[in-house]
Amino acid sequence: MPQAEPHIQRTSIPEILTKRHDFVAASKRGDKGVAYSVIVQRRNRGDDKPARYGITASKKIGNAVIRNRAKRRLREIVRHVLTPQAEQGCDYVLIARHNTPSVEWAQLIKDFNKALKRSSPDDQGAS
RNA sequence: UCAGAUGGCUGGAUGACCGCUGUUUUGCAGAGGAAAGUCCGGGCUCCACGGAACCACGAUGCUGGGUAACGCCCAGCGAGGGCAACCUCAGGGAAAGUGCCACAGAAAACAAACCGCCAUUGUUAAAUGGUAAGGGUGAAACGGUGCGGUAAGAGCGCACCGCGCCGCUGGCGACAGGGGCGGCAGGGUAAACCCCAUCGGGAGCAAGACCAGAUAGGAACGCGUUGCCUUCGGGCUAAGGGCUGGUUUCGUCCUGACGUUCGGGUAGGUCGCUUGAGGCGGCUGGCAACAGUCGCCCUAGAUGAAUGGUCAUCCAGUGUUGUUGAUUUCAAUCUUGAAACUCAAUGAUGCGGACAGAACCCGGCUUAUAGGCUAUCUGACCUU
Repeated sequence: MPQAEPHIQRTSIPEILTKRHDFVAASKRGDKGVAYSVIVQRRNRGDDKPARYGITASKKIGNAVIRNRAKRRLREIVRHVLTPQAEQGCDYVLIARHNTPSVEWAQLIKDFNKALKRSSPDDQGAS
């Protein structure tokens, strides 16, 4: 059985999906926002192409069942919450934490907004 | 009714909104019994194609059957355990060889003798001889119990049991039953080496194939490159190398092989990819595993990896609490009141469904698993 990539998971429709080096770039050169149940990394690519997103659920948070549920919930977050406010030319990487699968849905949305705000240095001055 | 044994099934339901993957696109389909561990056995693919012998290595290990095959399954046998249903067992060979057997004990395996017992000698102490029943040690001490026998003893003799050898009967067989002979061959350990029998090429779907793109399909240097013929394409021959554990041999294939340095790529797409030792049902054969046959069905194919997210209602289960009825106790009385905890019905409300997510496909094994349903059997008690 081939060893599964421990860190990086899938990306999907509203914007485009990404490859491994995009994830690495987002973590090394992007801005990071941490909240109770989710972490957001945001990297401005500097072009005007559509925004993209990726999801990471490492083995740290649990087995395959736990990680899949975390990924599915974060994917829904992208559809409903990120899409309306995503900026062009940006890559967003959502990292699941140990309580991502279990926290209340409303709390998860709140945490994501908080993390997204903290990862956006432009917005900090405005608000 | 209680306690227990062995199997089988199941693994929450419905709806709303918003989504994902595939496809034959107003539609239809879409995780498990273990999808898991990757421990065995196969299919499939590649390693250019093979035969034989020997060796090495690994696996298995009572018998018969089932199967494509197995280390799996079924039916038996033997040995242990349980009152029983039933459970457990790497269950071939220790008179082929080697090794090991701690501590204790006189002695742990070509045998011997610490205490003891008996005889003789000796005042005693003890010495010499006989003996292996008794004591003690240990997981285990040259078979056990009893009777006879003897100086004391001993398979020294006898009976039964055990053991070995040879017939007989039953069974395909493991084996079982019974008979005769032999006074007894002689410890354990083979999940120690080993011996015997049987089986076994290697790597794996990131196998492998195709397409596109590309500075790719290599380049440079060193070493090596038999002889003959030639129409200059090559042919014959020699030598070298390959044929997947090793060696040898037969056969066969190739013409280069090796070393150093430099360069490129490091996983885009399509196929492989789901119709298969396939499911379900009936009938037939078989104790069964399973096989045969007929009918019906098509049932996930993702690839940063789909099969979902959120909410509501309900159903198991469970906690708290209210009402009603039954039961018991107490008070007073002929019908009421109070309390208790158990049972049943019903209402409110909270918690709440385990283990776990396909990655080429099958057959098994192992491990994880809340709760529920169900069949057969065993023991005890009660009633009739």
